[in-house]
Amino acid sequence: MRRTRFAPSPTGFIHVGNLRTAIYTYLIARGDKNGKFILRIEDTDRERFVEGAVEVIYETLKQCNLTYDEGPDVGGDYGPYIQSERKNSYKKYALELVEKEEAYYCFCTLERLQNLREEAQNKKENFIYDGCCKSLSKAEIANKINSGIPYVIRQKTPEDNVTTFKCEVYGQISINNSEIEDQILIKSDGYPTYNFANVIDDNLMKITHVVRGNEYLTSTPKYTLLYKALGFVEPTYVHLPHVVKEGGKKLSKREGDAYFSDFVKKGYLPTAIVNYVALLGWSPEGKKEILSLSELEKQFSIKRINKSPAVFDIQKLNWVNSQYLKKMDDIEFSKLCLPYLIEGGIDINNQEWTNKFCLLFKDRLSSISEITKYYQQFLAEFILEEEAAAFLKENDCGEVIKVFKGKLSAIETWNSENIKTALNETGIETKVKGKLLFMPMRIATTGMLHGPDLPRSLELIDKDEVLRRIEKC
RNA sequence: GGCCCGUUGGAGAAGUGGCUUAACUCACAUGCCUUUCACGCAUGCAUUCACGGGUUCAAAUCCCGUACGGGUCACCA
Repeated sequence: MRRTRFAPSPTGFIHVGNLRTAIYTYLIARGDKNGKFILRIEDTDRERFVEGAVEVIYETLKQCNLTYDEGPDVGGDYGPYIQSERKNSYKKYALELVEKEEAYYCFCTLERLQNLREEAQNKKENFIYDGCCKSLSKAEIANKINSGIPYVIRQKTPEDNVTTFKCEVYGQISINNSEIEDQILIKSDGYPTYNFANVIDDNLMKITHVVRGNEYLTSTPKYTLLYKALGFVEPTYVHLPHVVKEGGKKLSKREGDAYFSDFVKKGYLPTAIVNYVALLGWSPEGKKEILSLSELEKQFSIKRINKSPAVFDIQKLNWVNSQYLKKMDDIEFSKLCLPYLIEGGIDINNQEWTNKFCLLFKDRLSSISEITKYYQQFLAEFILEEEAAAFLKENDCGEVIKVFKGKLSAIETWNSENIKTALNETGIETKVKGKLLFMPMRIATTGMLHGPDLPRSLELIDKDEVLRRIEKC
């Protein structure tokens, strides 16, 4: 039975790459009928602690429908699921390794290590801990401990040979043991290092698949060595390629393209984001790419995960999101628009008007936040676009505009049907067709070359305002 | 710098020795549709798989080297 875990640090934000890890981790668990997806919070770094950050993680997973079977707020048989609450369970494993002579006490000071490191750097050599404390006698060790000298516990790395592990994505990888430092298991403050805690926790929680970014590829041999020394069964590793932006650069906080919440704020639907992000580094077998979470659950396979970094492409996200918006229920869609309208300072008191306004754009938006842009463009104020002005100049539009104006001013009940009639009659009367008919009318009333259905648009603007605009042309 | 990983069109990718004269999706271009725009539909867009060499009757697919990109080298997670 598969058991996977998503183990984020509570930093206050969920990075897009992190979200993808969560999605794949979830999908791998769901690929097994009895699989379990577990949330574990890795909060051992008190200095980086951020208020409310754990809640952000809960909230994000909820928004994305990545429901977990075990976790801090839902319980489970393998808790606690917050690492800081597990702090005391690690040291005994380290001591066990000391007992077996797989690990040893190290009393080297930070200064000594720092000096060695600098020395090595000056000689342009790689620094690896020299194992100075490895050969201390039992008496010496007892002595130092008793006199209160701080110590760490390090694992002994075998002196020769190579360590080999297998990753489901990258295949078999071997690293010379001479490259691997005697890693610290327990820090001088008594707490475990991240890698050590991870191995212990994953084992205690019976995790079968470890899914993480490929930045762990080079430290995985250390994990392998630990599993071996502890006599634990090694889990299946799934390392994921990075998500980057064009040119291989990292997604950045400053440019607002790094966090899940950035995209939600911009009006992308969580379901669409999940769908799109799942496509970064993995591809479905068929040609259908719009896939709900349950469809992803059925189709996902580790085999189809790619090795090379994936570029986050906002254009494709736009397309995916627009597909979801189009499929959405009208009422639900309008509701989603409201916060953006309010933020844009748009009066939403007239419910009927607001509804019509929102639906006018339902099939045209790539993200909901764009709706205010459209409002500014052609409802709030009349701005004649450059290209539109050029069109008026290059074509003979005067007659059409004049007739259209007459038809509009004759309308008694200002609604889209009557406006459409006025529009049709203008065509009949002037005998103008196609572009030359529509464009002058569109430009004279909205100032733009492109836009949503004209009658439905004009209905939402005052009759007087529309006539005033035509006057100007 | 050592070690590890990667490199198929603008982007996501399929492809694991012959079925590939390299799928599919986004973007882009053109056309059709709608008396406009958008939607939708159709067509086009890599003679070639970073480069060089090798193995083979046959290579994007296997091997070696080079270049470029990324990761990693903490008492951080």
